[in-house]
Amino acid sequence: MNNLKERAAVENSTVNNLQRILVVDDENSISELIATSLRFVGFDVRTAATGSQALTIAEEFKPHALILDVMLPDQDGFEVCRQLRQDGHSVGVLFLTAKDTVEDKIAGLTIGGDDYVTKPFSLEELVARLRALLRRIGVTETAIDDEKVRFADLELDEATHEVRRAGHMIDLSPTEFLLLRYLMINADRVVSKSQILDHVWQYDFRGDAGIVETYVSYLRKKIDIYEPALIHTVRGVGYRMRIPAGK
Amino acid sequence: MNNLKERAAVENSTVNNLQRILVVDDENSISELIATSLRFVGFDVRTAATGSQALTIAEEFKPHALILDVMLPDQDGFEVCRQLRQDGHSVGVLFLTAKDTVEDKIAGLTIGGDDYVTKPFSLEELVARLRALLRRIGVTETAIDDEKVRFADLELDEATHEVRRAGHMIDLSPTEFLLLRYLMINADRVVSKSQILDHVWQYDFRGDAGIVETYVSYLRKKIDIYEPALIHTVRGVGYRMRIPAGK
DNA sequence: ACAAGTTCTCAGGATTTCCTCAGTTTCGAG
DNA sequence: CTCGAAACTGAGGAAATCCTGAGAACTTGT
Repeated sequence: MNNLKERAAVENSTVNNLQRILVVDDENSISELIATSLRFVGFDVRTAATGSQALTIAEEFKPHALILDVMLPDQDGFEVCRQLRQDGHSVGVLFLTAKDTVEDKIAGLTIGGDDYVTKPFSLEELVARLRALLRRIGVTETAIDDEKVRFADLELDEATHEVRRAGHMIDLSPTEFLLLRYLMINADRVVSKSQILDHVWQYDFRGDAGIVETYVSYLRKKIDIYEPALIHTVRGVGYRMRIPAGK
Repeated sequence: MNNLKERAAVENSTVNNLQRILVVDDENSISELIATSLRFVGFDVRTAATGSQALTIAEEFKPHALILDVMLPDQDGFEVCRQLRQDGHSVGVLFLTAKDTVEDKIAGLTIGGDDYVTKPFSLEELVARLRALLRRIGVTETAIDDEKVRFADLELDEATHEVRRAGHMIDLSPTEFLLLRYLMINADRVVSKSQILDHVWQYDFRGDAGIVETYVSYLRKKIDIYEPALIHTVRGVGYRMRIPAGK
């Protein structure tokens, strides 16, 4: 369950059994942001800045999924998608769209197991959606790839958006859900407030890291009313989810 | 019941036990839309853009059914259908027609187990009709292929379009019926408003996703007047049908 | 062409969520 | 033990999200 383990062995080789993701966006900062983040959680990532470049790279890279901005300099994302599929590639597509994209543009995007995420997004959400997509189109990472994240007596279900602790259902707001998920995925590791901010909040969030404290507080009141407490603060460093275990 | 499982194992091979569907339409976007959607729910799909092309492909693909636009560049859909059947193929046909096609043309189509759907259609409806057609012509997908969808004390009959909750007959409008069906098929999973829009509404719907809220409201007033409520909203995510079950 | 049923838009109101802020508490270095 | 920095938490206003009723626009059958 530890992301680090997944990525430890790999770097830039193309020949391995990681899932391959092609990120296509003309804004370099965006595609780099995504690429870095995806590599860190264990994907094999390539990037492209234009539609034609994407097609070329896809040719030999044979990605399992694309993250594709609908707004590209040469052709639009839908066209890229169509051409790709025509070549027989069975590939999932996660579209990126501006929030104010006209409704008819995004119509029909969720049809073939595809999905879309509006900019600005949070990395946690992007990754979660990507994983869900890969699951749907049948690219299963591991055998035990069900839709749940577990830690201790905590269980978080991505498909139903249910969270329970020791069997008790817990009702979380969307942000609380993302935060808990991030903490659980990084269980046993200390994550700093800025890391949390970068992953859970939208990338254009211009607020204080203090909001993380507020949300950790919210979470504690919902999940750590049960014993033992799982969310621990590491003063001066960040937070860490762990079982306080004997000693 | 989960579509995902059905298609997980398969990709582009022709040799498998999926039901084969040939989609014939000269508008590329339409045939792609249908193909993608059908593949996702577990069919083996090919597409053709003209009548003669359709005949050629059918020759070797031997589809169980065709989805056939009556308006084709070379010959009309009926002609294609006739020629196909002359060659001894026993194949079901689901015609696609513009809404204003003369009634006489499509009259009598349904005698052979065939059916027709008018453009623009909703994907849910198309798939439902296709399944019904395959059932009628005796191409049964799985053993558990009965014409009813059930969840909790809800029962939805595809053949008669009847819905009942705890035995009480419930009268639904066509759209309400499709929406309920979509929710039931995806029972226990959260479906977003965009997903619902893409699957339940006609593909050319250019409205706001807010209409989903309205229809959910309609449905609730018809089916959730009984206890317990089955349609739950997951704020910020979508809707979910579930039995509120203990705790 | 009328009536009934259906679809869709819209807007007010109820609720939930997000975020900021500030007073309080906790921690740990010295 | 004392003090300052870091963290916690409650309050509250702004914003987002959702619900629902009312009515306009459209369809259908008679």
